[in-house]
Parts: sequence; structure tokens; C-alpha cells
Amino acid sequence: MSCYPRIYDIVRQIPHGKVATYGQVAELAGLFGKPRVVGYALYRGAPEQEIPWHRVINAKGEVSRSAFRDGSDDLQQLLLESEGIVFELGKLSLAQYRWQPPRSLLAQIQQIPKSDPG
DNA sequence: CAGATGACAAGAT
DNA sequence: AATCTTGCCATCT
Repeated sequence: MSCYPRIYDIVRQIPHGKVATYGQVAELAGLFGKPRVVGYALYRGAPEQEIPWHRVINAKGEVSRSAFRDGSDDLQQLLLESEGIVFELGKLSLAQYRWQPPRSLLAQIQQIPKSDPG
């Protein structure tokens, strides 16, 4: 697995009607300061599993778009609105929808082994 | 190895 | 507020 299973594990923890920023997922995944790797992992991996990738947005509360997402650039927003999240001017209230990870998860952030010098 | 890219984030202008 | 620039680094070419 050349990707980061941690990232998918974290994203899966995001509850319904909540969102998390790439930076937040990154730090929860042990990639503090490397939000790009998160986006990259989702972009590259984007497993057809139950990964609620649509609950991951940028730090500005906006939904990132890309010319080659799924054909529909608004797909992510549509999915979020389907969960009860209300958008305003193309943005949402992070203060209102920001996912607050459980302490049990925060505690593991400092327990993540990077890699063993096998 | 070297150059370029990206579903980001924070700072400066 | 919008744009430009830098930082970060795995991945692609």
C-alpha cells in the first residue's frame, strides 16, 4: 500500500453532517503540516469504498474543485447538502460543521509509528 | 537523479 | 477581498 491507509481511516471517522479540513485530517493521520498528502491520497486512492471523501474540504470552508473530478464539479457540495449541510455563497460554516475528533483519536496522533527501519 | 504536479495552508501584498 | 508566493512532500514523468 503505497498510499496512506491512515488517511482513509480518519476520513471514515467523519460523522454524518460534519466536515473536516485537509489540514485536520492530515494531523489526525499523523501528517501534520502535510495537508497536500491528504488531498493527494484521496485524489490518487479515492477508493470506491465507503470513504466519505466529500466530507473533506479545504481550510476556507469551500469545496475544492477540479476539472476532472467526477464530471460534476458540484458533486461534493451536492453530497454535503444531502447531509443537511447548508452552503452560503459557496461556502459553509466551519465553526458549525467542523468535525471534532474524539480524544481517543487525538491520543493516537502521538502514537503513530512512521516506519520501522526494517 | 532532476523537473513538474497537486482535492492544501499560511503569509505578504 | 483577491492574487501571488512560499512551504511541504509523495507521486508522476
